[in-house]
Amino acid sequence: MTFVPTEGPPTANIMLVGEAPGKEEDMTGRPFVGRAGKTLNSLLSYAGINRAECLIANVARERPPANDIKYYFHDASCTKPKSQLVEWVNLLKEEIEQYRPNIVVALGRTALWALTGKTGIASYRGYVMESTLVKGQKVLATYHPQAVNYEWELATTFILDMRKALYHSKFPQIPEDKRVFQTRPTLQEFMDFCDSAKGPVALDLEATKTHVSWIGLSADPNFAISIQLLDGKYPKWPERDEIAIWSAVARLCERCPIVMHNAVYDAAMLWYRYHIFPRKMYMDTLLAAHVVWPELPRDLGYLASICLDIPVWKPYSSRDMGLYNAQDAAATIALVPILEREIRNAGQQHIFDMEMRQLELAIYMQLRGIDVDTQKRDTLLKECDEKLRELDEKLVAACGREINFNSPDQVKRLLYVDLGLPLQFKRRKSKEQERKVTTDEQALKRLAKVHPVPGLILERRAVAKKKSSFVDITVSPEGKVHTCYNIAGTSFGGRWSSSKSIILPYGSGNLQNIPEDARVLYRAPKGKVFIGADYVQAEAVVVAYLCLDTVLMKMFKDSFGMPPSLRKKNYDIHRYTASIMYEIPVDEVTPAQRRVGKTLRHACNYAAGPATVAERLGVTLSQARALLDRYYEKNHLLKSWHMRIQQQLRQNRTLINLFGRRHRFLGRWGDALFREAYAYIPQSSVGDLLNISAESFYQAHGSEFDVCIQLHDAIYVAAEPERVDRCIRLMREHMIREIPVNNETMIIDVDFKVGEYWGDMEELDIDWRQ
DNA sequence: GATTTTACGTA
DNA sequence: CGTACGTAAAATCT
Repeated sequence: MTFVPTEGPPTANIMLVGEAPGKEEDMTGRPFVGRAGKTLNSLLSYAGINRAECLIANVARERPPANDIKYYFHDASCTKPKSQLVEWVNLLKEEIEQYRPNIVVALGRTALWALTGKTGIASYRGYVMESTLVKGQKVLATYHPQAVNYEWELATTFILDMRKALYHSKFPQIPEDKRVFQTRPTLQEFMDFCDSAKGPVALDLEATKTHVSWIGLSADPNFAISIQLLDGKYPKWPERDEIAIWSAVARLCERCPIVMHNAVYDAAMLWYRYHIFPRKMYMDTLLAAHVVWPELPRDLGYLASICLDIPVWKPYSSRDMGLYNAQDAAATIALVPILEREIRNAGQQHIFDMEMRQLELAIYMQLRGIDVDTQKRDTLLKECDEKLRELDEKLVAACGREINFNSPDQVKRLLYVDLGLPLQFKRRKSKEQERKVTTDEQALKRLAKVHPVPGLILERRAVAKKKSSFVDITVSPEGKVHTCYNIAGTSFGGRWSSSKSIILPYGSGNLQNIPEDARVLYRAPKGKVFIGADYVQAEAVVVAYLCLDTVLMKMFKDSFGMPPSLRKKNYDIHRYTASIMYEIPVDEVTPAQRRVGKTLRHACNYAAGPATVAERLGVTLSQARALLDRYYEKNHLLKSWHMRIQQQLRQNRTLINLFGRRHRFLGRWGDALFREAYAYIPQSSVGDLLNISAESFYQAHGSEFDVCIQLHDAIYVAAEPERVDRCIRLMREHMIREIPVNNETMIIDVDFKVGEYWGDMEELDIDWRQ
């Protein structure tokens, strides 16, 4: 093995430290000349750093067998070095002391460990630290270039970290932290802060499962106050004092604009437990970050690392909760001017304002909850158990022994060893990936054709999934389930996501993936009915307008406002698609041909491949290829829309949806990136449309009607039976919107259904034309 | 006990 | 080689 020495000018201000030499480094005797080196060079140039002006080193100086750094450690977690590595770390120490660069950049976890003794590159990257190896030496860690090669999304973070390193290379000092954190205030001091704070105030809560344990406040990045309310389960203050504390918080929330990081949690908690709601929500830094950097992580620690120049504080969470809480508040208020500038520069003020307006609705919907029919749940649970027992009996008879069918390992052994069925492999994302044996649905479906057991396993899985995820749910003492709607939950933006509520952890958590047959458990409040309103063919309409497919656009326009029965009879786009494909009149299209049309339209809008189409239609690969070719031949507008999207990506990797929401696509250049991009505008625009409509309906009529459920392109509202007609009319007023696209005006129609139970609703056949 | 993998539900 | 999500249970790591 070749010894690879440190190279570069002795007067360099920046020293880059990697992990160990690889194959090319070993051959040439120079650091970072292989694939990782190429990536490093291009990333450095994006950051405005000239590699030739940097010292470049590695922690280990010889290539380890199989390029595995573990070779130089006693333990798998790479914290106990063998003597060889200890020697090299000492060599690195001597070199740093000799050259004294203004900053040492640790590339990856091994360099981070060698220079600072820390483990966990994701927690420490982007923060300026003092080296423990060389006292007084400034260090900044980031990902290893090879990690960026594997996960291309890390490139942006790497470049931002390098720009910070470039700034810090101008001087050797570690910035002095002059911030003051008051974590043991007296009652009077805390109240004085609440009553005298000026301007926007950041508020951050720490909580046990149910109660607030610390309140952190900051109006100035250099000062934060944090007061403890709970020590374990014991109150820190007499009841009278705690009331005084919350009254002070209430006065503050009345008087001052409030800033939070994730108000969907903090503001919901404040309202639910203490009936405090900030009168003026100035900024949710999570939403602000979502609007300007939807493609990047958004946790406070990450945002601070790329926007601010403060020391890392997240590790305090396990040591000093008060200090942690205070620093959260200080970091939050420090982010405000930076995010304001970013929003302005990106021209995203209207998108930010829109997301801020949605906070109240999202919080309301979380706390409101959905009623559950617990008797139905119990009946369904029994049915599931019954079915599972039957299936298990059959399976034991067929397999000769008991098996845990939830365990992929055991099912693999059963199918491919005991039964000797042909191995099925997972579809790979790229040819370089290793082929992996799978027992997923597709594999079992294929195997079901040659053996009865895979089919039984599939049946069993479906029932087990239904039971564990959707039927076996706990309800609140009020008999309800709750979900947390996350406005910043999707990296695309526009759509909300839905997850388990921390405040009211009842039900299945995500309420946006309840299957049809489990929806029968959910009911409108007693004496009310659900009204479901869903956008008709929403994404397909958007795609038609983006393609400027005038025939389809005319079909959507002509059928607008029609009763669904008439639309289905005369303006069925899937039957139309089939008639074009098979070159036959629309009324001669058979149901089978219609299905082909429907599947192909959906698949082609988002550039699915022949394998998927073959799978979906149950045809051979070559038949699927022929169908796809025919579809694209008849729909050349779709292809040219796809090409236009690629063109836009080439320009600046940025797409803008129908409401002006921006998204940058940072992934590796290729088909996968294109497919993400094709999906972006339709998906995010429909999400924005629904949320804009739901919010405006809530603002106008939220006191009369309850907005209960959000399903990406549909909302469910509860109303008294005698007010259904009025509610439907008002919902339609808010949901029908004219949206400009390509010099045309797009309108997406809305269908309605009504019922006491979510799973049992009747479609209304209303004619909205004059 | 925390994190990752496998599998699968929705729009 | 549709996209976007979140969760349960098993597997794996520490």
